[in-house]
Amino acid sequence: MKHTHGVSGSLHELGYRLTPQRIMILEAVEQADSHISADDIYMQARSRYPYMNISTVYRTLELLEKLGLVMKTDFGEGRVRYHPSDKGHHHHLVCQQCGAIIDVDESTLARLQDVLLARYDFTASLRHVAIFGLCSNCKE
Amino acid sequence: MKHTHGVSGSLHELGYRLTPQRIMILEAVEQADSHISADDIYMQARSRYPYMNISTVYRTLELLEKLGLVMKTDFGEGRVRYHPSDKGHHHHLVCQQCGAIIDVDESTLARLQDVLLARYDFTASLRHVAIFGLCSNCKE
DNA sequence: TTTACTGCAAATCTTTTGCATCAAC
DNA sequence: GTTGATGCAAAAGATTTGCAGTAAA
Repeated sequence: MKHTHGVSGSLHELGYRLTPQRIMILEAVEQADSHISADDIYMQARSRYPYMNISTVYRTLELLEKLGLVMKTDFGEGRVRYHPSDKGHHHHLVCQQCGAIIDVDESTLARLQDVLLARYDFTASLRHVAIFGLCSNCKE
Repeated sequence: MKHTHGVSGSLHELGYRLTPQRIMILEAVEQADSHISADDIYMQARSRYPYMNISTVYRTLELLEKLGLVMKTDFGEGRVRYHPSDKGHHHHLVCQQCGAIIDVDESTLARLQDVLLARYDFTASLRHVAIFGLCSNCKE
């Protein structure tokens, strides 16, 4: 079984077993256009392998998160979404009206991070932050 | 039944019925030291009135939020917390290690709000934001 | 062969909902 | 007396867990 690149390579190098289920989950996360939910991953994998189980998806995502390979972001939807860490850090503006998600580059929040450290001695983990509000279309 | 001040007064003025259950819920939210969960409110009210129902708590909180009387904040605990709007807006630094919550005043995030508006034409609702990271004690 | 991983089913936890009854107005 | 609010029970939806069987190493 090939597992030489990207997240699956990392998994293998870290001494974890590389099962077909894990590979499918990894591919789903890596190939997703944007942030993907556990259920999205499950549906997608199950279309290829009908015995795929939602528990396996959750357990794998938990492992990947623990290893720092994927990031979890809460968009306030009542469910959490995942994103590979190596795709870079950015932030999200979530329109509360239409649900649009606008990506914001990391530099925009860099100053805030500095201020929080200086003023509160708090090391903010601003890798994936969701900020809620209204987009230009919806504010009229 | 007295309902002349604060949030309960507002509720009444807006034409909603002021039931004992609503009053207990309002008191719980107003008197809470910090942000309170639906279940906290339920437990507290039930100790006074054993027939209090969790559905009523959720329905009341939904109403209060719709009316802008309370705010909802997601601290990433898998449940949401509430806070009266008239206690002012502020933000929260949540330590992912020890769970400490540090309050941050509104001005700290004011510049960010301006930047998001200027750069993305996005009106951020930064009234209650939770930022995760490590507090000074835990970062060592 | 060993033991980590999976599948299954059931449990958990928060929040929501339908509906008949009740009480604030 | 009206109609909105409550209580109850059940449902919904996301996530977790125990356990026995299975397969990656």
